[in-house]
Amino acid sequence: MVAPTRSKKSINGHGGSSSSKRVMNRGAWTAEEDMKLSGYIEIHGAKRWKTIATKSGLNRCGKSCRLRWLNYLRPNIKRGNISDEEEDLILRLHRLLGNRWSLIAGRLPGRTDNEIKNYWNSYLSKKAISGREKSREVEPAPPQGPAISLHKAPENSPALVEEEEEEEGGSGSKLEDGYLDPFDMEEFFNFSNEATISKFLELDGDLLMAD
DNA sequence: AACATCAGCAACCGCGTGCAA
DNA sequence: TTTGCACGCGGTTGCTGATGT
Repeated sequence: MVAPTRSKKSINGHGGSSSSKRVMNRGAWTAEEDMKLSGYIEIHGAKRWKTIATKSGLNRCGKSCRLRWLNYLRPNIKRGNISDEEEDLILRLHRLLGNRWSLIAGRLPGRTDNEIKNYWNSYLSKKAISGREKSREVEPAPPQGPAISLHKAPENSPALVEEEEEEEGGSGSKLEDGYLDPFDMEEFFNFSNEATISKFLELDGDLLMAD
């Protein structure tokens, strides 16, 4: 919908490192900056972003360079046109993982955490909510929701919030309820283990069917 | 036509973690 | 053990274009 490079954006926004002596470029990236950055990374590699930021001649902070590279410039990036399969996968992974966007993105080759996060916030969250409401109409108290509590759970994760809301004063864990017994948590978070994830998604699919 | 509101998304910020000195 | 740097992540902001009034 919107062109990848935006024509204009406020440069003197809030916060930021205003204390630094040098005023950094902020806001939308220009095609020229993109070329500089990708050219530099092509030669020197994508490491030490602070150095990249200074040596490439870009008047940007390292963080900004990293974000631009990861989300737009790096090779094999897929943009837009999220397929039904991908959407379904995002929904299911979000059900399981909550707002762990980087983990979810890791399961979708070519997609970035930022894109998935935006897609979720602007579209899928509503879809997920309406879907849940629908299922509640049919079945008032379904035993659904994220079945796992994470080692490092994101605060305000919808998944976990939901878990708290639905767990009326209960101190028992979902694991004790038994839905995820077949899984080894350590193994699950080892995302190099294709079989485990597939197994997980398979089971989640079964749960959805049962809803 | 002019204005208001909404939706989509790029980019920024703060914080946590890992690691080397 | 402590400290400082680099990096990665998730939440949030704010601009742009679309749509509604």
